[in-house]
Amino acid sequence: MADPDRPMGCSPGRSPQRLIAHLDMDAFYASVELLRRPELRGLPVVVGGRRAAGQATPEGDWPRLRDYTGRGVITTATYEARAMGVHSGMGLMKAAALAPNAILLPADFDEYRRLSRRFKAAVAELAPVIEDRGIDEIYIDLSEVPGARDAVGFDPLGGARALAQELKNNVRRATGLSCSVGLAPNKLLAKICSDLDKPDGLTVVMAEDVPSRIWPLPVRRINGVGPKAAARLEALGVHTVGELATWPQADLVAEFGAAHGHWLHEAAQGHDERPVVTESEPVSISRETTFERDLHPRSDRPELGRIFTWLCERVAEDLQRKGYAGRTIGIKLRFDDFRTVTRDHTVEQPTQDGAAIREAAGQCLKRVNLSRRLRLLGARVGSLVRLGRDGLPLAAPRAPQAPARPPTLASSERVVSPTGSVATAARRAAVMDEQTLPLFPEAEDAA
DNA sequence: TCTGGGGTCCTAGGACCC
DNA sequence: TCTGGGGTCCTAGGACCC
Repeated sequence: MADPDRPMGCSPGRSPQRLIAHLDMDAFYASVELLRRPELRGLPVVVGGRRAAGQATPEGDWPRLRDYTGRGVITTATYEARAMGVHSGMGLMKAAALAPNAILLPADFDEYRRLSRRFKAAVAELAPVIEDRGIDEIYIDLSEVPGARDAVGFDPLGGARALAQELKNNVRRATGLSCSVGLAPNKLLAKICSDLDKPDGLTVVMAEDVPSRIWPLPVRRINGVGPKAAARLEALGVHTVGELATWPQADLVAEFGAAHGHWLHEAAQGHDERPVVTESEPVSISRETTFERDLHPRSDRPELGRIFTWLCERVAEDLQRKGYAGRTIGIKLRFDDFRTVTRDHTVEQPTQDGAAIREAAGQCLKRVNLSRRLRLLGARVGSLVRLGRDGLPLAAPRAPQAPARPPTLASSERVVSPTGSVATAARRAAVMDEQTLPLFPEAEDAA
């Protein structure tokens, strides 16, 4: 497939050498907290938990990890806390055993988003081709940035490195925060090498450096090789990227299937042609919550019903605020044994209406065996379309398959608005009639 | 005392159409 | 009457990422 963005003058069939940066903010959430609490610098600090206090007592005591009880995981840990074995994703109770005196702060996502916008704007001043990879990291295509292009191929330690250093300086000026940058011919290598010298690192890896710099690393460092794939490779005697690189592609395909096998083979060679994608549309919007204690579908029915309705309304609110509607309404349940099930249901017209979402989600819930306690409940809307000011989809959703039912509704039926449209009221009433035994009937009252 | 919340992408089977 | 292949949509689960 030809790359439409290929610069003029490059021979067809062979991609031009690109210069890609991956920029990763160092311990982002924790670093943001230290910006406004400089007295905590140098101490082990973790961000996480739902009920952490977030401020010192009048006596100047900060909440400690050992005082926390309940569910939750570490979102970020400062490097001082990481030195004690604590890392993100770790359960708070387990972390408390390792670092009881670490200071625990609650997450403040509004503030993180504010600084996220700032650091991205600071990068955009110098290099505008940016791919968003979440709140704390981005890819940057530097290929066309003046001064960088000339550096490709013959002076990676000169112009390109100087430009990356400028990016870091700009980010620090704008936010007071440090970041680590990886510089490479593609996203795969840039991502790996931004992690090689954290924090405040700047690492350059060119194609010819792959054997010496990349092959000694564990396969897990490849973005896309997770715990499962790593374990399977381990079982095959493959621990490092270099060992993976010795495998013939055919053997990897036989072992992992065509798509995954081919990708693993390319990744081990340091090959990656994915472009830096500057714009994308969301595929789904969801809300979920883990309960403080597991709830029983029967004895805790009223509470579950309220939570279920609340989640659907939050999703509807998110859709309305962002200007989307969706046709596929889904639910997610996690049982006390951590087993997760999902159900979804596609409706005829995209909706962003909380009541309509709640109804479809209720239909989904009927198809789940509810004999165990639940620890998590979630609601999701997918197959999104962006809505214009008139409340109609900007790009019409794909027409549903030829209906196997009488065409009772006009094809021009409006999208269900937040207030609910006349056209859908009859259908909604029909759905209600089918609900001989609503699973969480109390929710209807609470709503 | 296990294991958050927000996402994306892939696979695979069945329905349905041409 | 039987056999069939390709394409798309829908659904469920799972791997993975930040």
